[in-house]
Amino acid sequence: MLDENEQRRIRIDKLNALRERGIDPFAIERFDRTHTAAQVHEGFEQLAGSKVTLAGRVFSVRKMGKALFSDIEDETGRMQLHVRRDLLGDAYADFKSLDIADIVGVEGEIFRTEMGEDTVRVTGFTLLAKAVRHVPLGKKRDGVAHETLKDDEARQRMRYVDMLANPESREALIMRCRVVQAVREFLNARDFLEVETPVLQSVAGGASARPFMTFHNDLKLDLKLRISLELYLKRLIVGGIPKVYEVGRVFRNEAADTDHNPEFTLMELYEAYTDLEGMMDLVEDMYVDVAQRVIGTTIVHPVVKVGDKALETVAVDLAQRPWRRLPMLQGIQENAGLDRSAFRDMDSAREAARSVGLDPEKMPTIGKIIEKIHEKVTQPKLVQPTFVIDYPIETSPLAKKHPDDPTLTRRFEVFIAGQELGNAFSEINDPFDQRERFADQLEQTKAGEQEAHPMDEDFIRALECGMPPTGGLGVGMDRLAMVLAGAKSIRDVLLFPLLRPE
RNA sequence: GGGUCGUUAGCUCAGUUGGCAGAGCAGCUGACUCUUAAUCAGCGGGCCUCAGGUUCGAGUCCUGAACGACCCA
Repeated sequence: MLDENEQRRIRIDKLNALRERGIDPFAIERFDRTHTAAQVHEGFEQLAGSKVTLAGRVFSVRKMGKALFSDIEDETGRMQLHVRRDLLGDAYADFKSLDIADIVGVEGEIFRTEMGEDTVRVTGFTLLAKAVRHVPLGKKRDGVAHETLKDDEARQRMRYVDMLANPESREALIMRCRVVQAVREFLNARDFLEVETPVLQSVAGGASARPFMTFHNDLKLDLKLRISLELYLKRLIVGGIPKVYEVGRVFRNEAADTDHNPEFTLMELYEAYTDLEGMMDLVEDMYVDVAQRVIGTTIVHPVVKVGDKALETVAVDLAQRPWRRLPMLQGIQENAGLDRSAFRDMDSAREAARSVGLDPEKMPTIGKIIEKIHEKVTQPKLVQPTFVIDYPIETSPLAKKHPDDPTLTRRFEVFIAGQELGNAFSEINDPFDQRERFADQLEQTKAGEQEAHPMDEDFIRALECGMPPTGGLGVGMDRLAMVLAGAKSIRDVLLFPLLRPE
């Protein structure tokens, strides 16, 4: 949609006029900078009077007849330029005709203006790229901010403009990348091996979700995009890698909303010879360490939904350890007044669901109903970090049975600010138990559950070869970034969220 | 899947009871050699998301569609 408009026409005309004079900015391949804006500011005392070259995007031009001031911006900040006709001659007119967002390289001498601002007295410049399209970088005038690109849809479709125009948007996106980096640094320092496992899978397991389908032409093979990393990583535990992790994109064929994107970045790790409590310690260590690395403090300010619409920022100190541990049924009792007896059979469980305003129609098991009630009544209240433990067996087909209660499992999910921020098990390593669990999931599929786990014979074969007792953890990197960035939507921490084509 | 709201100039937004389409920023022309995301004077720029309907007349009212935001399932 290369929409035509007056401003674009004029900019293209300017470009063509330069080309007719033999000046083609797009033919230039390289410009060597001696300094960045920040280096000039930091080293001003030493640099004053000396020659430098800088490059950046034109942010503003203040013309005053035979001289002008301009601000350019590079990745480190702003630099003011003083451009004089008596120093540039004919080239002065070319500088005057630059547009906001053009990319220039300049050379000149460092000095400080009468108003005390570090400035480059320009002796030469090169147009390195013409912005033929208007880029709304915004402006402040008389203390009034004239808006940059604010339309949510446009910001996501033209993320490049959003990043230029909205520093807070750029910072949230960069912070997200740093979160992933910090998680890797944390795990590498603990001797976890980072691996890559298949995205295209015949059996897409490890989570409750519907996969995207695709097809391999040569093998004439139906394939699915992975919905988790779990089953291949545990094969590697069997294969003798005792500390293993992967940071990878997974794909779930479901709606996109404020905290879901159909493709998102999941980190999963598995550690042999440890258990659920080992994973709790690791989670606390990791989140504290990542927060410290990324934002320099363990106090985060996530956004919490309050009531129907209002959003509220809360303060959470991740370093207040140990985090609360809450059995799921205890949470339901505290928040809905429903005790264990409410879930003694399917009829009473359905009645319990209705009593909290849920429709149990598509909930084929008591465990599913319990989990849904938990999500509705307890989860929104879990603002401070909380490990919810003792998940129902029907919804946890990869977690070991609880030794004290065969209806429960050795599983937790972490919640902060009402958001799920991690899921961990003491992993099943009993191949016979695993086969029974998968078989139970097949029964659920027959009963109409669309997100039940598929049978995976090869995975069971791997367990039959012997897997040590193992703790496993999965964390949504996008969600973790949301908490650290205080983002109100997952899209604020996704470089390019999924959108319908224009 | 259901509901509510939104879509007007390059950007951000006004637009009265249905009666000639508006502002700021940006752009263009001119003035200005220390400005502070300048200042002063003037000027241009519109498929009012799209398709129907009501009406003498629709940006405005009605129906439908597209895209998006939020809420619910």
